[in-house]
Amino acid sequence: MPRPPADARAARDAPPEMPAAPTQAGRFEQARRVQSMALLEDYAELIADLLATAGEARPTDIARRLGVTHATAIKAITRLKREGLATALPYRGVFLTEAGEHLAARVKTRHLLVVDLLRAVGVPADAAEQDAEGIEHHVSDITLEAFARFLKEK
Amino acid sequence: MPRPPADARAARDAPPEMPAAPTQAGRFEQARRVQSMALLEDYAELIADLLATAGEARPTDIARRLGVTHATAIKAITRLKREGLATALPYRGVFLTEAGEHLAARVKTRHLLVVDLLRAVGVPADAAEQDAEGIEHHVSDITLEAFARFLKEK
DNA sequence: CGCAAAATGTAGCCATGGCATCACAATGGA
DNA sequence: TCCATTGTGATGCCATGGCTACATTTTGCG
Ligand SMILES: [Mn+2]
Ligand SMILES: [Mn+2]
Ligand SMILES: [Mn+2]
Ligand SMILES: [Mn+2]
Repeated sequence: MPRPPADARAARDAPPEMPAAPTQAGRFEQARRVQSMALLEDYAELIADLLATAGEARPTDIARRLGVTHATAIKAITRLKREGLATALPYRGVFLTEAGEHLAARVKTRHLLVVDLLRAVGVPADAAEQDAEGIEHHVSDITLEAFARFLKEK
Repeated sequence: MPRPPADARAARDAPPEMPAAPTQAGRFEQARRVQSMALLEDYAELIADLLATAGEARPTDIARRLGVTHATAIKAITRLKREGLATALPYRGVFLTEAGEHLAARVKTRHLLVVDLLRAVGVPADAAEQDAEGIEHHVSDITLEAFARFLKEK
């Protein structure tokens, strides 16, 4: 029996939790869930920016801004459509649904707040811009509120 | 001609950059590179913890702590070995190489610092622990130094 | 006009990281 | 001792997100 060699076997179990489990496994699971949203968030934010700035969001522009090939961008756009975040008319560019616009707005606000927070604690501008691109996706609403309070009081 | 409808076409090009490009595409590329290390980092950190705490790191324990099946853990361990970060004797547990131990130490320090920083700016303990699990991987050395300075001066 | 260039879309390949399932190994306890 | 239980490992499946290569559509320009 592989039953642990009779040595230090730590505490176990924990009932099946649906929300964000406070256990270590639960934290990893939540981090994986969050990560699976990251790509959609970046696309939504970028598409909203292109629509607001250039009036249109074309696959090629999206791809260039993200540093991927257009084929990769088009596949991601397919996923955005499947998830109800975007629509696209063949050869006519990409648009955001209501849900997509809401997501984009939330993501943009969060992105800016994360950069501001990093700058506020002394992170150089370049590093703040770079790191925020990855960090943002893992900042929960609770944490975001804390960031906002911190910045206001500063 | 798909040449942009004669409308607002923003600035283009940028020579091929190898390090972390300051362009938007460069930031996304760097974020993707960082993300590809995240799994290895979490495994290294966890294995080091199990070795220090229980004296051994078994695939089943690793899997339980990460919230994945043992098959998933074993495949990740295969990648750790391939990357020169771990070794494993069949049915005898997993060990870290020098490189693996160095990575684990760096990752643990960074994890703790990220949690401390979040707490310092007012993030509740639970949210700090949760969000840090994903954020940590995107915190560069530059940013980490800024966090350390901020905490020291506080 | 008509056509070449650019954008778009499609297909197929690969690596990663989940999963379930099955077969084999190890071992503690009856 | 032996065997039921548990750990380990190997496969095979799927989804995601990169890529290249090729086909198709669009449209500005000569
Ligand atoms: Mn991002
Ligand atoms: Mn962003
Ligand atoms: Mn982590
Ligand atoms: Mn960690």
